[in-house]
Amino acid sequence: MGRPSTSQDTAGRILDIAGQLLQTRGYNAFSYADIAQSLHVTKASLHYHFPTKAELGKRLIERYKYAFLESLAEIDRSGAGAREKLKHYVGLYVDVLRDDRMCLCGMLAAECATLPKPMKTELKQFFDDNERWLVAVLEQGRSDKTLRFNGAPRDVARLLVGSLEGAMMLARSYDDVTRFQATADHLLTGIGIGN
Amino acid sequence: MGRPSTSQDTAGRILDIAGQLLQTRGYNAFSYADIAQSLHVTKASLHYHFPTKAELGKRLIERYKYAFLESLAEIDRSGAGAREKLKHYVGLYVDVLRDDRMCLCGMLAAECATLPKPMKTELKQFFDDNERWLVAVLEQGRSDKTLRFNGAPRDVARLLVGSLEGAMMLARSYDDVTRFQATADHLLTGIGIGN
DNA sequence: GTCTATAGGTGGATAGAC
DNA sequence: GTCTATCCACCTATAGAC
Repeated sequence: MGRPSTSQDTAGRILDIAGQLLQTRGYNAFSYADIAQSLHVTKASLHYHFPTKAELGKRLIERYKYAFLESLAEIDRSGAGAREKLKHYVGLYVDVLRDDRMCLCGMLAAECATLPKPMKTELKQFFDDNERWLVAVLEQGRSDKTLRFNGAPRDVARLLVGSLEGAMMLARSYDDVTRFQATADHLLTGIGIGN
Repeated sequence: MGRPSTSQDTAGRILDIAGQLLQTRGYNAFSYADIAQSLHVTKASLHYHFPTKAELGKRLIERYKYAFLESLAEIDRSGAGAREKLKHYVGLYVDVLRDDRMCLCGMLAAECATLPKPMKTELKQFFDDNERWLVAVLEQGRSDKTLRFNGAPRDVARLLVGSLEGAMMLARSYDDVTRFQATADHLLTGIGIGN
């Protein structure tokens, strides 16, 4: 989930650079000019591929969500237990952070009041998808007794997503990945994961 | 901690409006023009009180931090137990959220890569102050047995700050304060707070 | 302290040649 | 598909009158 696989076509390269900018600076703090400079093309060329910034933003979320869900599907295919699945889930966040990025959707969540509606819709879908996947893992772990936690899986899933996004944000402010790791470990311990 | 007490002088009114804009839209998504329109003055007048936006931003953090610390001091003066102190602490976040705002420093944490250095320094101080206060409360609760939790108070304090900021961000994306409340309650339960 | 006026730069976006 | 050239709105910031 860190850097996207070096893409082939121009549209893909634009998304790569735009994504890196969005995840480090935020949606309102990067411009077509930034992308153009990085990609050695003109701004006009970018508008051929993505007519508006709102469209570019929407496509960025779609791509990020797709890649994230693909990672989750791969975790499922690994046949790991609930505890290991959660650890892998946290690992996805760590990968992003190690690449000096914030989660694309966590960043947008902060800026949500300034986003065009299509982006807001996609954004919620990302978090809903994460919640859905986590709920399944939590239910699995509860029924096979590998996880123990209080309350509804849905609430715990929301706690996890929110806490991981927040911890990520703070870790970035301090430029200290270990800060995230410590919080994530503590969180998982609370759900009955030792080490 | 929600809306600042209706201020007297112009500088204070500027900070009120700028703060509201910063907490809803983000530092990179509001301008002197926005403040000027809201306050019915010209942009030039604003520059008399705050020469640069970086200076304005720094002063905003300072004021927010001061008010927050004042609220924490008041909680201390109340003589409440550790459990009640934590509940009041969460209450401060709820107040901000009910005012349709993000925590000023949580918002800036997301944008940290684009902030001038003086603002970044102030930002960290805010989180350090919060951590310090929480550590004291956690130690108090652990020693008088009103709280029980695993690990170092420092790590739990960081977990709390990060998780509350993250939950706040997501609650705002969904425009649903109850989402924050549920997560906060769950968090406190994990530290041994029933209801 | 607040105003008008303006500078100098950047934002997203388009027209039209190649 | 990429370019040059350009539009217009907006940005932060300053000079100087009142």
